[in-house]
Amino acid sequence: MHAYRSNTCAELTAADTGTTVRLSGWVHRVRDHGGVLFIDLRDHYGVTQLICDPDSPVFAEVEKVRSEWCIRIDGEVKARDESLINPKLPTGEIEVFVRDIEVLGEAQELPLIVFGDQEYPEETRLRYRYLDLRREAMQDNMKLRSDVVTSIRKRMWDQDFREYQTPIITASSPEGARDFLVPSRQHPGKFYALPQAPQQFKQLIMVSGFDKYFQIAPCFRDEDPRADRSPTDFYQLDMEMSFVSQQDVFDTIQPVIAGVFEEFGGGRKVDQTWEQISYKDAALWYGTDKPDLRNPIKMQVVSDHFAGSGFAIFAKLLEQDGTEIRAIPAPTGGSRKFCDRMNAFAQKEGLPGMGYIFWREKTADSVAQELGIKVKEAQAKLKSGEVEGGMEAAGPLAKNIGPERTEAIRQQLGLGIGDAAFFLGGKPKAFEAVAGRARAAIGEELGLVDKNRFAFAWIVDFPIYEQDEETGAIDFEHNPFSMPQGGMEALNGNPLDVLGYQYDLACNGYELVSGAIRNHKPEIMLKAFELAGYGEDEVKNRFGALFNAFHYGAPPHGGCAAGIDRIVMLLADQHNIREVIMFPMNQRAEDLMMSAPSDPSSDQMMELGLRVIPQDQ
RNA sequence: GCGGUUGUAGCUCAGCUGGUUAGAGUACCGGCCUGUCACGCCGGGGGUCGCGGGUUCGAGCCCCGUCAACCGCGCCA
Repeated sequence: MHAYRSNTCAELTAADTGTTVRLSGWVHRVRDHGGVLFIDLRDHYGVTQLICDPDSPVFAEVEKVRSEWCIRIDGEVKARDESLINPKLPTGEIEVFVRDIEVLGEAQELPLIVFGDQEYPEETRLRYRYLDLRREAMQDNMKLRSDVVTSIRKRMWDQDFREYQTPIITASSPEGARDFLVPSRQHPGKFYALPQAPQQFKQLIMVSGFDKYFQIAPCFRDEDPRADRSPTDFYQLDMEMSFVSQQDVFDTIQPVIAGVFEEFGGGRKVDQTWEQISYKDAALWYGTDKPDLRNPIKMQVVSDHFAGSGFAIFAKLLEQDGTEIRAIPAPTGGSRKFCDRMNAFAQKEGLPGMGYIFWREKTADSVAQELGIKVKEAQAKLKSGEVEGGMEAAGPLAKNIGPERTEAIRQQLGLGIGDAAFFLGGKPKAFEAVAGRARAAIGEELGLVDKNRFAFAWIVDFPIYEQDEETGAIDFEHNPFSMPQGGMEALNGNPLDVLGYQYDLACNGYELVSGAIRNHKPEIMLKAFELAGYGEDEVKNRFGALFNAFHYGAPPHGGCAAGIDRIVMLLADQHNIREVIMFPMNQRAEDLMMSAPSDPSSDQMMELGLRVIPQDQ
């Protein structure tokens, strides 16, 4: 017999009754009844109930085992009595009577319990990740991740893409995020960098004539983490193709992403047509370039209704250049309680507040106030029909701007009784992001978000450049590799008007994919950099490899990269990316289990020719 | 770097308006228990209430500072 097992803990059924088996696994749970004792034995595949009583020669030993000990047992498969079958277990028809036991690994008192779904602080979970990973939810997440990656590989392969590996130790690429640097021993004082993405390599692969490249590629960026952003490293489905337009890239990657979501989405609806929304519209409608389109709320410009109105704050604001008033419609949000809560939300987000109007059935209170009569009289007049009921607008804003403007706003937003609208004003750049968060909060609180759906949209037409508010300097808004729409001609106009063949895929409020048609023409590249204030030397210095390569017959090419961790996170219905990463760093980019980062030895430092500057004081 | 939340037993948490010996569940240790599958019952050990300072007759609770974790901002093609 095999040294450790004849079966897994998920295999045995009534058909195996009477056979002698050998199982290995972890003690999931012990139920000791004195004379008889039950152990749930768990492995990666499932759970099997063991039973032992004094008739067993090893009863005394079996009594000693505790949760999470790793053991091997030999025993006899016994059918359970009809009344004792556990329908929750695939192996619930049987149990194994233990006749021999070998303790493979004892366990100390546990810092977290594998059994059940008790929540633990992330610090504990990360420090004892090997225990945390034993838990069913984590086993499921990791299996899902592996299955997703395999499915992606197959889908790319089926479209004639091939996977090529690119270097991990490479040169610093000065665009984008901070690099992780790697000191060179052979060249003291010089450094390699870990790639933020295989960006330049994949473009060089296109110049090298490979036509269709993909890679499940690790990416390294030294940036502060978020719930949906892993510090230090993460994985992308990186792909690039030659002789394509933007639409070709969409048509290629959409079936891959949609297919994966259909395959692993657990029946949740997957959008079949993916709308293309310009960056500009996304900012206006949703306040973000990664909108959650499960939320039906679309913001609108309502400046006209406030210009010269009795609401002085907005009216005055609109006299300044570049200001706007925008409305967030909130269908079914028509109560003062809700509106006040959202106003408080805006204040928490750092705004002075969020004005609102809501529409309701006319109340006796407001009739009484309007006519200067008692509430009881007003009630009577409403009841008798002497005063007409119907809709009224409430909230401080409505009073300030008067009924006509209020009504015009209502009509523009298509709202009615029981609905509300919130208003934000200023320079769009200054309040757009908060407006977007308010939109999300409103949609969430009002239950407008369809949780059973994956909502996709391409965000297109990103501007190539942005202007620094303070210095007025023009710099790349996204990355410097994208082809400007309109080519060289466009670059001769106002740089801030230049859009790129540059796109993101938004899904349920996350940026899942980002890509572009690349700028493969050296002269356009030079011009593009010139506008951002970089000379020819700078281009050659920073992107020498690409710039040179483009002088030897570069094909037009483009592609994108999809966040593997985020895809798995969405499929696993998690809101924290660390739930789908085996050994993630914590919020401060520390590995609590491995104790990274750590002090180097003085020998290591000497060899590298490095000295640490003390950080104290 | 900044803001918010949290920090009490190995773990998850409770702890009122500042009041006498800081509790529960679980885990651990011991005892009992022959049909459980979150087994049950009895008993026990286990605490620098994150840390430091202050106010007070008295602080887990109030004040100041500090540390840590998480969430967000900045940052991030």
